[in-house]
Amino acid sequence: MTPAALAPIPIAAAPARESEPGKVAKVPTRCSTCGLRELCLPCGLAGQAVDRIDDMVYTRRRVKRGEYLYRAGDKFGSIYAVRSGFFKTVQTLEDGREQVTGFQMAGEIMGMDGIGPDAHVLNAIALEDSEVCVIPYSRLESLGGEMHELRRQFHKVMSREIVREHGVMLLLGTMRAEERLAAFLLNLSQRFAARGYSPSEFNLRMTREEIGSHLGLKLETVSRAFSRFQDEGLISVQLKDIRILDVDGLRRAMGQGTR
Amino acid sequence: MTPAALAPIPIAAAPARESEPGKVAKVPTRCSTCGLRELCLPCGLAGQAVDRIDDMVYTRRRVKRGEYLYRAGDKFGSIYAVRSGFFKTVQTLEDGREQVTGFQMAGEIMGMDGIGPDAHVLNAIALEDSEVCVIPYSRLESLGGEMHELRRQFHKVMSREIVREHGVMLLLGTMRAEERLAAFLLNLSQRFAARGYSPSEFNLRMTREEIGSHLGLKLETVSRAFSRFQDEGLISVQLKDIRILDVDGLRRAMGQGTR
DNA sequence: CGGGGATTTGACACATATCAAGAGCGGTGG
DNA sequence: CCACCGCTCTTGATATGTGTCAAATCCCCG
Repeated sequence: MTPAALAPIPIAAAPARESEPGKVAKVPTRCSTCGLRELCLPCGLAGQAVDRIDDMVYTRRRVKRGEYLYRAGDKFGSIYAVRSGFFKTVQTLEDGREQVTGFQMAGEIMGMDGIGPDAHVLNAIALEDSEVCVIPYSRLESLGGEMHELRRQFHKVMSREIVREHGVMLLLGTMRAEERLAAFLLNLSQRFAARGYSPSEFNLRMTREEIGSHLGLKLETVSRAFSRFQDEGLISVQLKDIRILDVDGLRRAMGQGTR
Repeated sequence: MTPAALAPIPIAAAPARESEPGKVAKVPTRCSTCGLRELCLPCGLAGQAVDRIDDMVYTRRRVKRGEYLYRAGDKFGSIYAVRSGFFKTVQTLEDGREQVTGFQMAGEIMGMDGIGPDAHVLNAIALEDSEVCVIPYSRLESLGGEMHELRRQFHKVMSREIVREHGVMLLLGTMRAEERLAAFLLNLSQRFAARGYSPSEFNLRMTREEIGSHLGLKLETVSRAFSRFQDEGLISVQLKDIRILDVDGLRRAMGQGTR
C-alpha cells in the first residue's frame, strides 16, 4: 500500500485557528475564508460556489480531550469537519472488543457512516482539545440539489473514505506488525505534510494501545516495533514524539512482506 | 459484529433472470420492473420516482466467470449493480500481495471507490457468469440534481458501504480465525436469505483461497476451520456446498473471543 | 479417461499474544 | 515546589495461533 491509499487528501494549506469558549461559537463560520478550504469538503469548488456554501456550516463545536463528538447509536443529523485538533473513531462490540477505525485531523470529515443507518455507528472521541464545523446533513442535501459541484465533491469525499478503508483492510489482512506500523507512520507523515507541518517530525496524539487497536496489534507489539525501527536508525522515538530519519527505509520496511 | 454490519441490505425480493448473448443487451432495462428493485439502488424510492429513474440504466453487461468487470486503474465512468451472478473485488499491491475486499451478489453496487480518484482502485472479477446494470455516473449525477430522493438514496448506499467496511476492519483487527469464518458464513447466510434463497443451505462461489484472502487467513486455515465447525456439528461442508446446522452455535463461535 | 487445480490433513516453524515486572512521565494535591 | 500516584511505555520470558511446507485425495473440466 502506498501512503496515499490511506490519506487521499492531496493539497497543502496552512492550518487555521480561532475560536470562542462554549460549545457553540457565535463567530461567523465561513468556508470561503477558512484556511482549510483546500483540504476540506469545499476542495476544488470554484470561487463563486464557495461563497454559496458559506451557510452550509451553521455552527462550530468545541470538544475537549477525551470527550465524545458523537456516540454509536446517536441519531444521525450532521457530519463534521475537523477544524482543529485530533480525533479517533472507534467501533465497539457488545462483548467489549473494539477497533479504532481511524484517526482524523484538520480538514477531514467524520460521521458519514451515519447516513445509511440514520444513526451513528462509530464513536468519535477527541484525542486533544478540538473544534469541528457542524454540517447539518439536511442542509448539505438541499444545497446539493442546487449545486452540481458540491454534490460531486461530497461523493468524492465519501468515495475517498471507502478507498481509505480498503487501504486499512489490506494492511490488516496482509501485512505483518512492522509493515503495518511503517505504513501507519508514513501515512501520518504525509497527512501532516499536506497540512503544512513537518513530515519528518511530529507528535502522536494517540497511545500505543490506540495505535495497536487501529493496526490490529497489541500495544506491546507496537512498542517493540517502535524500538526496532529506532535500533535500525529508521526513526527516533521519545514517547509520543516521532522523528523520521529514513523515509526510504520505512518504505522498504512497509513493503518487505515475506507472507 | 452482527451479520448486519457486513450485509446492510435488508429487504427480501425474488431474484431476477433474463438476458441476451453479447456484451451489451438491447433489452430495455427498467428499474421499475426489476425484481431486485427493493434490494438495489432504487430501494425505498416512491412509485413515481422509480419511473423517473428508469433511464438511469442504459445498458446491461454480461461478464463471464473469471472475466474482469473493471480493473484497477481503469478510468472511472460508471457504477454497476449486480443483476445476477457473483463477483469479488480485489485490491492488489505492486509487490503481489492482494486482498479480496468483498464479494458482491444480486442487488449490490460496485465501483463507488472510483469516484474520488476518478479511476477504479479495485479489480472486479466475476466468480460465475454474471450480469450487471451499467449506471453511468454522469447520468446518476444529473438525475440526482432533480431528484432529492435518489440523491439521498445514493448517499445511503455509499454510507452503507463504509459501514460494511468498518465491519470487515473489525473482523480483521480483532477476531481469530474461527470467529472470522463464522462471521463470514452468517453474513453470507443473511444475504442469501434477503434474496429469497435458503439461509441455511447455499453454495460458495469462491475458493478457500479467496475466502482466506478476504478474511486475512491462509487457505489451509480456512479449510481447518471448516473441518472444525463440521466436527462440532455447526455446519456440514461438502467442498463448496454449505449447510448451516446450528446458527446459534455459529453465533457463539463468532463472539467467543478470548482476546 | 486423464490431468490440473482445489481441498484436506499433518508436522513443524515462527510471529505475535500473553503474562509479568519495572521504569518513566505527567498531573494533582498538599 | 515537591511528592505521590496512576497511567503509559518498555522489555523479557513464555504460550499459542496461524503460517509454511509437504503429501495425498478428490473433483471437475476438457
